[in-house]
Formats: sequence, structure tokens, C-alpha cells
Amino acid sequence: MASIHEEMVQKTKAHIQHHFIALVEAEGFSHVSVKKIAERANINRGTFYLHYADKYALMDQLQQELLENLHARITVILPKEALLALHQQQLYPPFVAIFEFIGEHAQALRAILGDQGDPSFAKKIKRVFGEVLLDRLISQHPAAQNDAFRTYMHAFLTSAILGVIQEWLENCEEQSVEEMAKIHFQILNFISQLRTFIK
Amino acid sequence: MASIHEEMVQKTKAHIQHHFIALVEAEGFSHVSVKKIAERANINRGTFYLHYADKYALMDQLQQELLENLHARITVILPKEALLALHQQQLYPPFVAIFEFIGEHAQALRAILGDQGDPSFAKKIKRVFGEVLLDRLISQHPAAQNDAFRTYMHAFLTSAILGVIQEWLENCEEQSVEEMAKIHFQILNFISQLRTFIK
DNA sequence: TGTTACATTCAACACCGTGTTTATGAAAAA
DNA sequence: TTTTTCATAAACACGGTGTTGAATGTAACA
Repeated sequence: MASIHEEMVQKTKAHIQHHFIALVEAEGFSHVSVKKIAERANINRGTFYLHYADKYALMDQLQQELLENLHARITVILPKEALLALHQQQLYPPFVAIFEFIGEHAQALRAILGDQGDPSFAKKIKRVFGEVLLDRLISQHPAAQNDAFRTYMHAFLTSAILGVIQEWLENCEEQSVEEMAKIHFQILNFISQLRTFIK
Repeated sequence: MASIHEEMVQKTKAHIQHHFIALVEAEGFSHVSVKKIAERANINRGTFYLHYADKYALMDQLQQELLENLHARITVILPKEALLALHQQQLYPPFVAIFEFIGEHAQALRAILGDQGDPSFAKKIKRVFGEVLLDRLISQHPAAQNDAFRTYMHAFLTSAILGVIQEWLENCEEQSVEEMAKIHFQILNFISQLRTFIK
């Protein structure tokens, strides 16, 4: 099935994607034009339109690939049926898996989640965090019955995790994957201690 | 000093800004053109360039105004010198002030912080949260000596607060300002309880 | 009243990126 | 060999940009 032509197409698309990511990281998505992509990738501008409708379609495809891969990666570690117990031993592996994935795709994610990136992607990746982590965790708690509370709890935690990831990406991943997972637990511990002060 | 001409300029700029916000909220910043702004505001396209270099300059000015106003609003409640004690009575007023401000500028903030908005603004508003809230809170804690920990703690909490605000803006501010401040404390309480499970 | 100052309008301009099309070359498939 | 398919090249109309110079309106001042 895999004809030479199909292989060529895949190669060209990967080529375009690669240079597109570098451009978005450097200049921001809004300042990237099809013309620039073609010049940078050393292809004809018409060739771009042979594969993508416009730069938005290319960005969409890149985002979907990332989201599907991330989802799959976590699902391997946390099967659908499993409810999360709140032991460090159970929470540690998925956190490590997430940071490993982020690190592997650091350039693309820096481009998409950075200052010049796409805020709609942030929303999508938060949804993934919610599906694979929070829903199993929060639903066990009695306070989770309140719809409004659930909604904002969800927003609070998924945004917090994403915020840490964005910070890590900006710092060029100075901390190791294991350190990042640990830091997350330290943060939760810290907030816990706040409670002894509050009211 | 306030000549009639200056007043006219201010009126026109406010007029442009108003329709600009409506356009960005409806179509997203990237799809807004100077042409559209001029048509919507019923002014000549040339008039726009009389006041702003381009749509980016207009967005910048709008953002700066919002950030300065927010900063001022909170600083009135929490003077610079004051260190935050972790009592609900001390934390409640600034939270209420923040949500009041967000509510008052809901349309503009929905436009800027929404799906089609500007991620660089998210970073800037997080910095404000950090300056007026977190720095006085975290610095008191021994664990805050660790630089990396401080950085990520900062990212975690400011992103979380912003995430809740974004959720609130999307839900068209169904919850009252007071409810939102309360929900924040409920969330902190909830996370505190997690600690009894972890490790 | 006329004059001055300035905001706004209007039409025209060159420029640039877009998305499409048509013709052409090259390499694989039939 | 003939056909299919991907990539190239050049040209096109289209639409938004940012600028210019002249005209218009309007409030302040003499």
C-alpha cells in the first residue's frame, strides 16, 4: 500500500511541519505566513497548498496529533476503568508521563503554549488533564456534588498544572522530569499547610 | 489644558476602543482588521491611523490600561507595605476586589483572555497577581527559599486563579462576586484535605 | 466677521500576502 | 510506453495595509 508517492507526501508534510514549528516558536503564529513557511522549508508555495488549506489547517493538524498522543500516553498508564487513589505511588507515574511527553515535544509545545501561541490549545489540553486525572479524583469527594464548585475546581487545578508546564517550557526544561513531578507534590503540600492558617 | 480638540481625540479613541473590543470578542483578534474596525465604528480608516500605528498598538494600549487599573484597585486594599497574614478576613477583600474588577471589564477581558485572545496578556496579569498577592504570602514560608520551588509555586497559583477567572468569564458571570471569592476558599480547603490522603 | 487651528474625511497610491490556476518537469506505477 | 502523481514555476485577481495630499467641517480667537 505504502507507495513511493505516499511516502513522499508524508515526508514533505513532515518537512513543512518541522519548519512551521520553528517559525512559530521564533516569530509567533500570527506573524507566520505561508510564504515564510515555503521559503524556510525550501519548497514552492504552491506545494504548501497541495497539502493544507492554509496555516490554520496546519496548526490544527499539529495540535490534534499532540493531543491524541498525550491522551494515549497517559491512558496506557492509567487505564480507563481505574479510579485514582490519592497515594503518591499512584499519582507519581501519570505526572512523570505527562512531563516526559511535554519534554519530548518541547519545541512544538513552546510554540503553541507560549506567549505568541494559541490560547484555544490551552483549553484543549486542560480538557485532557481533566479527563485522565481530575474526573477520577474529584468525583470521589462529597463536595464534588455541587456543579459550580466542580466546574471551578476543575478550572483551578487544570490551569495550575498547565501553568507549571508553561513555566517549565520557558525555563528550557532546566529541571528533570522527576524533579517536576516532585515539585508538584511539594506544591500540594505547601497549600495544605496554608489551611492551618486560614480561618 | 484640556482643549476641545484633546477632548474630541479622547472621545474618538474611546469610540474606536469600544467597537474594537466588541469585534475582538466576536471574531477574535487575529480576524479583526483595521478596515473592519473603521466600518464598525463608522469612522474613516485614515482616522484610525491618526491615533494608532496599527491594531497591535490599540490592543497594547487597552491591555496596559486594564493592568494599571487592576493593579491600582488592589493596591488600595492592600498597601505596599502590608504583609499578608493568612486569615480569611485578610484574604477575602482582595479576592472580592479582583472579581469586582473582572466583572466590570468583563467584555474586554473576555475578548483578551478568551479562546481567541492574547496569551501574552495572561502572562502579564499573572505577574500582577504575583506582585500584589503571592509575594507577600509565599515569602514568609521557609520552603520559599528554594528558587525553583518559588518559581513553580508562583506559576501554579497565579495560573489557577486566572483559570478560575477565565471559567467565570465564559459562564457569563453566573456566580456573584462574593460567591466566587467563597469558591476560592472552598477550593483551597478541598486541596488541603487531599493531603491527608497523599503519602 | 474673518481667520486660525486642528480633527476628520476622501480618494488614490504602491506594497504584500493570499489562494487559485495553468503549464511543465520528473519519477513511479501500470 | 503510457499513465498517474507529486512538485515546480509563473501569472492572476483579490483584499487588507499604511501613507499621502487635498478637501471639509467645526470650535476657538481676534
